[in-house]
Amino acid sequence: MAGQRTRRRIPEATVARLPVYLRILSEQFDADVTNISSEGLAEFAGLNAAKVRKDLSYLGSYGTRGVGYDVEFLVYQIRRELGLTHDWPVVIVGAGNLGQALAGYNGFGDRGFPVGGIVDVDDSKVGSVVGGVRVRHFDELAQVVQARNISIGVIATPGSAAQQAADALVAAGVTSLLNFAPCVIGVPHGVSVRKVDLAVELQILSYYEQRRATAAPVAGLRAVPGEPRRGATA
Amino acid sequence: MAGQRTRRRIPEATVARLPVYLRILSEQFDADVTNISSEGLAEFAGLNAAKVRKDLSYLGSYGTRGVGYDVEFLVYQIRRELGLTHDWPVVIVGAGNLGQALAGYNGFGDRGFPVGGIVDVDDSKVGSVVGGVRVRHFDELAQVVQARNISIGVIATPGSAAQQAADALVAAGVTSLLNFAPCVIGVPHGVSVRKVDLAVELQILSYYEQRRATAAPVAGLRAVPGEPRRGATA
DNA sequence: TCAGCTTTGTGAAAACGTGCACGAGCGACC
DNA sequence: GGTCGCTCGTGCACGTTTTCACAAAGCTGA
Repeated sequence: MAGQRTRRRIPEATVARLPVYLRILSEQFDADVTNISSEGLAEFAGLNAAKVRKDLSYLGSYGTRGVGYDVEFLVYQIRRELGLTHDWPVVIVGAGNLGQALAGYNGFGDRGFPVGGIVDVDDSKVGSVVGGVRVRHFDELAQVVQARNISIGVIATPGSAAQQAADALVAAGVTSLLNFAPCVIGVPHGVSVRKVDLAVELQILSYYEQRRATAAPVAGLRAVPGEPRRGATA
Repeated sequence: MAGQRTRRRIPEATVARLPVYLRILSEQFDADVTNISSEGLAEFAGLNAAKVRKDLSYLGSYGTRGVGYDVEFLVYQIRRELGLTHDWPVVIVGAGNLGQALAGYNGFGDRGFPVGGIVDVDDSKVGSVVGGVRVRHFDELAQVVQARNISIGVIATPGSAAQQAADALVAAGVTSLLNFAPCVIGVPHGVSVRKVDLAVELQILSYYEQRRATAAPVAGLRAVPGEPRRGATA
C-alpha cells in the first residue's frame, strides 16, 4: 500500500502498442542510440507523434522537454509495466503442425516466454522432442503447469478440442490463454484470452482486395478509405 | 455503374468480425441448422446481440423479423461481401520454421487461400517441398506471383529481411500483405498490411497477468476491469 | 382479421480512441 | 541571467465503435 505508485489504468489500445515501442527501443539501444524523440519513435512504429506521447504519458512523465526520452530508461519502464522483468514460461497444448512450429520457434524464448511444456492427447506423439522439450500426455497437464508455476497457456489444437483444452488449462491454474484454434472459447471471469486466427486475417485482406477490384474498375489502383492502418496487430 | 448496388462502406471493426460470423454460420449450416437469431449468433461469437444485428445490417436487411436469419443465405452474403466467392492463392516469402509450418497448415487452403508458391533466399532450401509446394528462389518471386495472378503475400522472414520481402512483393504486383515478422513495414498507399506478432500477443497477456498479481495482492483472484474481451481478433 | 409474441433494423446516446494545437519546461548559447 | 529553439504533456474536438431502446414487421393461433 505504501511503496507502489497509484495504479493508473492503461487503455487496451495503448497496452497493445507498448510491445511495439519496446521492440523498437530495444533495437535502438542495441544500436547505441541513447535518446529518442516521440517523433522518431512514431516514425519507426508507423504512428503519429501525439499518439506516442499520449501512450508513454500513461507510464508517467519520463520524457525530458526539449530533448526526448532516454532509451534505456524507457525500455526499463515499459518492461516493468508489461511485467517483463521475469520470464513467463508457457505451456503448449497440441503438438501437431502448429504446436511443433511454435515450440521450435525461437522468438518465444528469446522474448521471455520459454516453452515450459507441451502436451498432446496422441500417444504416438508423447515422448518425442520438439524444440528441445519432450511432449507429455495431456493428462499430465496439471502437473506440468504446477511444477513450473506456469500461468500462460497456448492452445494449438484443432477447433473441436479447443474448449476442452481451455477448460483443462484453467482447471490447472492457468490464467492467460493464447488461442490459435479457429473458434471462440469461453473462460471464467478473471482469465484473459487473446486469439490469433490466420484465416480471419486473410479474409480481412480479401475484403479489401475484392473492394479494390470492384470499387474502382475504371480508375485502376486507387487509395481506398478505411484501409487497415499499418501495424494493426492481431 | 448500373448493375452493382451502391457500395456502402463497412466499418473496419465490422469487417474484422464478419469472418467470425462466417465460420460460425458455416458450422451451423453443416449441422443442418437453417435459421439463427442475432441472439444465438451473438452467443457463439461471444458478443452481444445488438452488435451482431448492426454488423449484419451493413450487408443489407437480410433478416426476418420475428424469425431470425436464414443461415445459408447469410453465409452466401458474407462470402460475397468478403470476396470469398473464389480462391485467393497466396505466396509465402521465407521457408524457415514459420514458413514451413504455414505451408503445411491445411487451414489456409481449406478456407480458400491455397499456397500458390513459397520462396526463400537460401539455396539449400530451394527445391525442397513443403506442404506439397516446391520452394523456389526469392529471385523468381515476380514470376510466381504473375504466373498465378497472386495478390496476397505472406511475410515469414526474419525481421531484418521483412522490408526487402515487402518491397519485392509489392514490386511483383501483390497488393495485400500478411506480416509475421516482428517489425513494422512500410508500403505504398493502396497496399493493405495486416500484422501478426506472437511475441506481442504474449506480452499483452503478460501485462494483465502482472496486473492481476500486483493489483490485488490481498483479495486473491479478482475481476480486472479493462480486460481484453474474448475473441479479440487482430 | 386481430391480438399477442418474437425478433429485426436503426436512430440516438454513451464510451472510446485519435489527432490537433499549444502551454510548459528544459537545454544551449550568448 | 536572458533569450531562443526544441520537445514533452495534455485539454479539447473529432471520428469511430458500442450500447441502448423501441418502432416496425413477421408469424401463430383463434
